[in-house]
Amino acid sequence: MQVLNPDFQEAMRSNFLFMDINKEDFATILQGTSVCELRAGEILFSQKQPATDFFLLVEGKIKISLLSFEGTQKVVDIINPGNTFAEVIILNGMEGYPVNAKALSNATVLRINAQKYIQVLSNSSEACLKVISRLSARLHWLMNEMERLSLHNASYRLISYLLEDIHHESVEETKVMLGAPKRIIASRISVTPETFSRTLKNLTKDDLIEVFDEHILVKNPSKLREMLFI
Amino acid sequence: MQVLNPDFQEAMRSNFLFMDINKEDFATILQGTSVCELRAGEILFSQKQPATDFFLLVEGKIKISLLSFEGTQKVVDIINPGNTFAEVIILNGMEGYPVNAKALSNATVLRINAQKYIQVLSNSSEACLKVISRLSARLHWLMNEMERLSLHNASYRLISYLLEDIHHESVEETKVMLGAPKRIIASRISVTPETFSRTLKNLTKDDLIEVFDEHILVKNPSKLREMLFI
DNA sequence: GTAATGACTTGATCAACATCAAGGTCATCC
DNA sequence: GGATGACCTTGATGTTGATCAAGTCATTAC
Repeated sequence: MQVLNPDFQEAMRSNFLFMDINKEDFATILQGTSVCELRAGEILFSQKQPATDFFLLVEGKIKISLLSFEGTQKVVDIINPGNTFAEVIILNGMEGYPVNAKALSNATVLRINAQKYIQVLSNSSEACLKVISRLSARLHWLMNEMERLSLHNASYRLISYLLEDIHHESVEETKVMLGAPKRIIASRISVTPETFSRTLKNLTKDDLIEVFDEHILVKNPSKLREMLFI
Repeated sequence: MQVLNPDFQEAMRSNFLFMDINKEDFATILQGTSVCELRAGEILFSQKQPATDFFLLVEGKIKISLLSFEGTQKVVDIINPGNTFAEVIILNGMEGYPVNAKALSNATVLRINAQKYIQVLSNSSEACLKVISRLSARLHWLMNEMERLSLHNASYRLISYLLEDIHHESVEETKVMLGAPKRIIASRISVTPETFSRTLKNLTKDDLIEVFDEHILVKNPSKLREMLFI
């Protein structure tokens, strides 16, 4: 039996659907897993074809599309590396793929046998619960992130970032360590380094924070909190 | 045995964790479910308290926070109506809550007995798989939505919206019905009606689309697609 | 008929940010 | 010691899109 490249195993392990599967069970799943190298434009599966596998994209881009009457093709999803696709179809026990999957670029995908995976989950409610837990946690995180990014302006997003990292109930001064170059944090909250710098300066001018090399001193947490009307 | 108000049952059913549970199983879960009315500021549970239930917020806002050494309180999450919380703790089988939950406003929450819920899932791998499937689908959707909203400017978001709704592979003209007032669609893609109107006009000027009352005629799908570098 | 309403458009103005360009500081390397 | 390169800051300028205000239709109300 051929063994899956450790890098690929790693890739699977870092996906929520496989993260918490125990060793033996994971080995079982690996038995049903193989690597597909796709050329740009190549079709991975198409509508109505029996749904026997789902997939984890390692590299490249995959387009999921739907063919309606008269050949109209609607793009349902574009898959990026690290994500699984068609797992929803599998988990719902559908007979055939209701969509088409086509490589938009050269791509590497792992083809995971549905039956093996389902077998593992079916036999281990523990694994199931863990997976549900992971997905649920990820959902919470994503919704938070979305909320933050939808905060209208740069100051708000910065403040929200600072408060997330400290958030006393108290009114005391607090250090926020920024364990990463400022430009990284800037991109995390979706502003340019320049704007980030200027925003920090503004908050400093208003005597709300003080900026150091390795950390930011939040001088007035409660006032900042007010600015977010939380 | 007291029966849970149908409205509340409805609320549960529209959450992914309960959506696909069959009738009997759902009844079992309901046996372990009760309503809590919280006053603003009231504490629902606190750190280290045994974790016997998780919750679905029906109305109000709940703050989830973490108490570290020396009384520093860090806000981990703000829960909004429709969402569950503490389910991750439960599903991971943790003994006690690692966080505090406090009502930020008057709030209505459903308290769901962990043991009952887990029992149901444990006995039905089918239900488990359905739940995983739902969560997974929701994740895909959210990630898509995030991507769209992170598209830098209004034209991009509008184009992305249009393409999502048609997306021929072909180059032919296509109608996109907009089954909702324009201002609704505008808010969907996070622009004001004014900007929406102007953006449509621009695309019309470039001969890419044509605007009608009930639909938009996309005259050059492939050119639009290029503009998104997909 | 006239008035009132609601959805959309259009124009003018303004604030927020990105971008471009030019320094400044600091650590590392030769 | 001087050169190099990362990272950050600062200033000038341009674009984008929100906001305010006014105007167009079409529909419904009186």
